[in-house]
This record gives sequence, C-alpha cells and structure tokens, in this order.
Amino acid sequence: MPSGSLHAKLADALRERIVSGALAVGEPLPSEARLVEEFGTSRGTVRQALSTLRNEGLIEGGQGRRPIVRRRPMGQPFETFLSFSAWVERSGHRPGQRTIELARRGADPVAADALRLEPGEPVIDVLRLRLLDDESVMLERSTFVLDIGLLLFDFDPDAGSIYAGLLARGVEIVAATHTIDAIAAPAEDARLLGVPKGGPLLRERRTASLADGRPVEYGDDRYRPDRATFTIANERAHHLALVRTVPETGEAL
Amino acid sequence: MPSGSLHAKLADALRERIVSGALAVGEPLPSEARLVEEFGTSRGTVRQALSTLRNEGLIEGGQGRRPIVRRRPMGQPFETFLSFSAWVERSGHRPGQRTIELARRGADPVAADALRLEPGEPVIDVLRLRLLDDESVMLERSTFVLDIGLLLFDFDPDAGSIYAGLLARGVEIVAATHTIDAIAAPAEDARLLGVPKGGPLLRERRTASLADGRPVEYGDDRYRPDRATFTIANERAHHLALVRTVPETGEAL
DNA sequence: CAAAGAGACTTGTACAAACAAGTTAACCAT
DNA sequence: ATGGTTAACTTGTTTGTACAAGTCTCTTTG
Repeated sequence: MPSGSLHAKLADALRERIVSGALAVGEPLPSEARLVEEFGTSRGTVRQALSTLRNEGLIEGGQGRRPIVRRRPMGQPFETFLSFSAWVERSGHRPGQRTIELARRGADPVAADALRLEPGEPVIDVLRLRLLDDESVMLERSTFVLDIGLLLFDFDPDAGSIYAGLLARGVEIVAATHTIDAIAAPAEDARLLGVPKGGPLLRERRTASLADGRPVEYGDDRYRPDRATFTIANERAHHLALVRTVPETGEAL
Repeated sequence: MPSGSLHAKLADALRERIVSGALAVGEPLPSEARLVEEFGTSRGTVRQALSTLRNEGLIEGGQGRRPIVRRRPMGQPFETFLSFSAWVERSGHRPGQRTIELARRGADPVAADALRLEPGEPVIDVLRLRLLDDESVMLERSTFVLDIGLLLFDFDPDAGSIYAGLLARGVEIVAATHTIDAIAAPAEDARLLGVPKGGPLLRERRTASLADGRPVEYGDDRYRPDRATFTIANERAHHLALVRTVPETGEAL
C-alpha cells in the first residue's frame, strides 16, 4: 500500500526488505548514494524514508557509518494490544468468546465519567467471557457510547473481534489509555473464571477514543493472573508514555 | 544545552516555549515562514526541528494547517518509571525506604537467568520496603550483578534512590523490560506490607540493562494494589513497544 | 611490525527553489 | 442570510548543491 508520496513508497520498500529477511538483523543498509541510484530519487527523499524507519526503531546508526537493521518490526502492536483475539492468535493459541450479555441500559457512574457522559445516559453494555484454547482466561465488561454500540447488534459478537467488526463499519479507534492493577476476585468473577474467591485478578481498565479525541468505549478486563501478564520495554531514547499513578485513597474496590 | 546543530537549537527553543507555557496546549505554532524569518534559517532547517517535536509527540497537525501543541512534555518518563523515589515525588507525596537486607550471596535461578549468569554465581541482593508518606506500599527485591552491586556498599541505600546513586558513579541504565502481573500475597510479604495473606498484590518484574545491552539488575517489586497502578497511553501513530504475553503453564506462583 | 597519515566513502547539516495539496477567510452572487 | 467561488496562506514533497564531520581502508613511515 504505497501511501502516495515517494519517500513513503521508498520506506515501504525498505521495510519490506527487512521483514522479508532480505536485509538481516545487524546487516548494514545500502548507502544513501546506492539507494539514490536504485530508486532514481534525490538524496533528500532517500533520507526522508530512512528517517521514517529510524523513528520506527527499525534501523540505527551514526554519522559516517551505514545504518544497520535493529530488529524486525512487529506486526501491529496497537492492534495486538487492543484486541484480545489478535493477541491470542499472535501467541500461537486459539481465541474464543462467549457473550453473556449484550444490553442497552443507563451508564453507570464510572463508565459515564470515562466516556464524558451523564450517569444514566443510554449506553450499550457488553459482558463477554474470553477463552484461550477453550479455557476461561478473561472477563470483559465493555461500555460503548450509544451510536457506536448500536453497531454491535449488526454482527455476531461471538464471531470474533469487536474491534475488527467496528473497523469494517468505519469506526476507527486510534488511541487508548490503559490502567493496570490487581484486585481480589468478587464471587461472580471467581465463578466465571474458575479461580478462588478473593484471589488475585489482573485488571486492565481501558478508555478508547477516535481520531477526534471522543472516547467511545470504556472497558474493564479481568485476567486470570496465571494466564496473562503485561510486558513493557522502554529505552532512554525511545521515551514511552508510561506512567505509574497513585490512585486516590478509597477509590479501590 | 544546545546540541551543536542549528535544527537542534531551534527544536530546543520551541520546546522551551511549550514547557514554559508561552505556547499553550491546543495553540497553533507560528507558521514555518515566520520561524524562518525569526531564526534566520532556511525552511528545511525549520522543518527538521518541527519533525523532532512531532516525533516527541509534542505537536501534531496536518497539511495546510499550522501544527498545534499536543501536550506538555513530561520531565523524564524513563527516570520516573525506573525510580520509585522519582515516581512518588512526582505524584506529590513523600518517598521513604527501609533497607531490610543487603547481602552478597549466590544468584537464585530466576535472577541468574535474567542476568545471564549461572545459578550460584555471586550477586548482590537487596530487600527494601518502600514507603509513601510513611505507609508501606511496595516490597522491592533486587539482584545486581557483582561489580555493580558492590557499589551499593559505598552509599546509604536508605538515603534515597539507588539509581541516582549508581548514576553518580557512572553506571548509566538506559533500557529496561518490565513484566506486570498479579499474585497472591505470601505470608512474609503480607506481613511486611500489612495486607491479608493470599490477597492480591500487583507485581512488576524488571530487567535493567546498560547501553551495551548487558543486564545488570533483576528486580521483583510487589505493590499494595490499592496504592499503585500502571497506566499506558498508546496511539496508533506512536506505536508503543508494549506486549501482553502468555506465561507458560506452571510458571506462576 | 606497528603507528601515523592520506584518501575514499559515508552520513549529517544547511541552504535554495519550485510545485502540490489542504485550509481558511473573504468575497460575491443568489 | 446563504451558498459557492476565489484567493491567500499554510504545510507536504521533491530536487539540487555544497560543505562538515565521522568511519574505514590502505599506504607510508618510523
């Protein structure tokens, strides 16, 4: 999918060589002069493409030294993090889901706050049990704003990813904030997930937004702690928007 | 600290206007033509500086529209995430610590694996109770490789951040991998943190490395779940190296 | 044999020019 | 007033040139 501009096409071409293995990890890229020759563009355009790859963390290198391949790009980290199905498939397992409830009701105070609505405003609630190789792994409580949530009635939520379904209908989620903590399993959650009541659950709360910044989904996912963890890699250069926060006293379950 | 090149100085100048508030969040930047006029450089140089800020996530905008200020840069997200003291101070609270143990012993298998050592090789173990406003919040078990760990005997670990002390001695940690999950509190941890035995704890395991990639610290931090959470903001454009993983069966506590 | 130097090669920086393409605001006509 | 068109302004893309600065290799020199 060449994105119109020349430097984008060039970046795509070089990225393709990296993912395909034509350029191995650790190997130096062709010199800028060679790329100019090969693609018939100016050096500025070549440098623009290389800058893109550098920002993606694919290549590194300094002055006087040809840039070298740092690593293979991972498919779509954003998709993977947002979509349970995509994550499970990437891990080499088989995803599944059982929709327990799909309802239209008034927003509870927590979800309303996250979605910038008034408590009681109509929203669509979804309660799904998520499976990994037929084993219960995660309990997902999602709240969608009304106009987006109504789309969920158009397709079978048991079929697969809700995000994929929404995307196919033109709803493009481009940003999300995730908060991760641990809670003691309430009776209902413990029963559905097959863990002891009061035992630890890994919780991820999520607010997902569209390109214009409007939040459209609030989610509360609870994982069996022995089946899921979160991993973050951060480097000094590549500053990550990752923050530990102190919740206000009394806010906890 | 102007970094030599013109475009770097220009980026520094604009960044300074943003952090100082001279350019408010949401406000458009001066047009490229104005910046060319003001700084007396070419447009290419101006665009290079703007590209830097864009990559830092400070500005955003599209064709035909002046870029607008997205947000204030946070001081040093890497430091904040690595250092408990820095995190607590940023949150407006008072950090504290009580060193329970500082010992030289053989590496346990888990730490040895993370540090690429053989089990039993000598390492430095640190066990510290971390306080937030005089309240126990986190239990930190760190294992340092020998040459780095020996430096810890030179300064008082109760004084403050170990990272700050190491940095002052020329040990610069530039990369880290964090894994977050939830566990049930063992008896000893429960007693030290003042939580019920078997209740949920938020655990962060960490491997920190130097610039050359050598891992020098393995850490296992356990938080009271009502006093700490992890928050991640990710956007489609700004791909984050953030991955959920499925731990192997039987690996859990 | 080792160290120093020269030269070729490479990437980084900076300037200049021109056109493409999107946005905004003013203007005119209905 | 409203709608559409135009014109000015803005950022995006591309090419060209020139020099600075770092890296590497080969050769010369001690």
